[in-house]
Amino acid sequence: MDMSWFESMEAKIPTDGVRTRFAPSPTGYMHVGNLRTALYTWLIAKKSAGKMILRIEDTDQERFIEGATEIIYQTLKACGLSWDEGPDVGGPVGPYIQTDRREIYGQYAALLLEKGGAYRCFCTKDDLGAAHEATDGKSISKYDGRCSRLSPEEIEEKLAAGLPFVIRQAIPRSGSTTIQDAIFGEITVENEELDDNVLMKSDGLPTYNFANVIDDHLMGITHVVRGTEYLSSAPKYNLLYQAFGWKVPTYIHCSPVMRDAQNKMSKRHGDPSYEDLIAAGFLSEAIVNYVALLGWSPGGEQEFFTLEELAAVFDLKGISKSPAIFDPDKLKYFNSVYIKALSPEAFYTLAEPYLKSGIQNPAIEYTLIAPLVQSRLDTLPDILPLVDFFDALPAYSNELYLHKKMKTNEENSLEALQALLPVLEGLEDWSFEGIHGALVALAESLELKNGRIMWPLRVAVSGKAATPGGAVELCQILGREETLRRIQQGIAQLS
RNA sequence: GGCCCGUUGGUCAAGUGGUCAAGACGGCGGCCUCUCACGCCGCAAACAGGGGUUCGACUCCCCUACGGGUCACCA
Repeated sequence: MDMSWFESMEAKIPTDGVRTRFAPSPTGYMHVGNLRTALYTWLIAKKSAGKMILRIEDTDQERFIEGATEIIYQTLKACGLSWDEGPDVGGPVGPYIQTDRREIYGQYAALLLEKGGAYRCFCTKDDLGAAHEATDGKSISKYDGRCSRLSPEEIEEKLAAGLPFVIRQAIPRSGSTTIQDAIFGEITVENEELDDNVLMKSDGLPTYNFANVIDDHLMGITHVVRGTEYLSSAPKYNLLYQAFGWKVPTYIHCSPVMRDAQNKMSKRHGDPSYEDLIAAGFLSEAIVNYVALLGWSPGGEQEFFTLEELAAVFDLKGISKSPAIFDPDKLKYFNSVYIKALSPEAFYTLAEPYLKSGIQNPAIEYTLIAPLVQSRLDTLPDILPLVDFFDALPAYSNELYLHKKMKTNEENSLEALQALLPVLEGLEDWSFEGIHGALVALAESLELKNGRIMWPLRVAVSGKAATPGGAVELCQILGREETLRRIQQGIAQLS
């Protein structure tokens, strides 16, 4: 066999520093768990001034989804997770899309066949039923390796007959294999527990089991971050590395993100993907910050981090072994903190579309409302129910005028409204200061506490028990005409 | 079921043989305030169970229970 091809491949492998990789399948959306994997991958690279590689694992033709790769790019960019090499930006060890690498897998499969680390399997689907030996008298089975015992002549014959075949990994029949994981430590399994997995499918494309090893090696990956669903296959990957004589990368297997104690987060169960969360009004920064803390702890008491801060403090030791349940409440809290931290201008930009859709009345100044709602939101759409009364006074019960602490009731509220109406009617300066000054002066002249005036006014003008902003702000925003109209309606309703 | 892994308050979690077992979310209570919210203060709430080892176990070992992962020509 001509080895020059391999030698040139091997010669290209970068050997300088840390190289991590995020290798998603193009499914059309980003799981929260995927996002966390991408984040950790990025953080590890960033922390050690290494490189992050983006590789698209699209070897499952049946699951191919148009445009899915774009979503991966967009999501990563929106989260600030930049990559140094990938399908779009290229790099020294491309291509970075697995279906563009089929030649490579074929060559390496041939090499492995030659080394005795793999064998052709001609079993059909029907054969497989019989070829799976029951390991425990139950329906659990393992391929019995019958095709590994085919003689060279038999193989030639089947090949000549044009029979389709797959290539399976030849697992040693005895001994044990030990893997080293950065967070789970050393794990040893008996080789007889391992199945002779399919490495190359009959369509000529590799399975994940083969492609990940070839690609990680050829791309010079030093740290492999992935979910624990690959933990039990890792020994087989080690055997593959061993068969090729390659160095095994550092494994970092992360436990899944759960929706509850027994189920992983999943689209199927209606759990939100990253895209869903954005659509629901969550901020990218808040999601990333929260997700970073799902299954990882910085150790100290700080829990709000920028990406750069995360990169500085990130440490594999903080990754926990057990699954973490995604808590929507805590995400909301993180989001509310991020919203509150926004500059008034930045917040207004985000809030404007919601204010516009919630308030049709063109006379209303959105810019006056935004500061009133900024501290009261978990997510952006929460603005809507907060501001609907600006558009039209809702029908309300007179019971709203009754407030124990303010010492108001329907009677004295009516009196208050009747007293303040002429004051506002004659008011020149319809500013916050002007309105506030006039009302406070009125309360003082009547020897009443401010609340006796303010509460009835707020109710009359909003029809609500709770509003963003106080009575004065509401009057200011509604404008003189609408304010007076609503007060008159309140008086009528109480009379 | 076999194999692998895990188990600190409802949730995220700190903890690495000697602590009154952090902190955060959520819950509850209070303060502030022209409402509500924000903010601030406080309260309740946990080492799955049983055996060892040890002067001493959340920390080490074993068993049980519970949970997760895996057992595809999916990744």
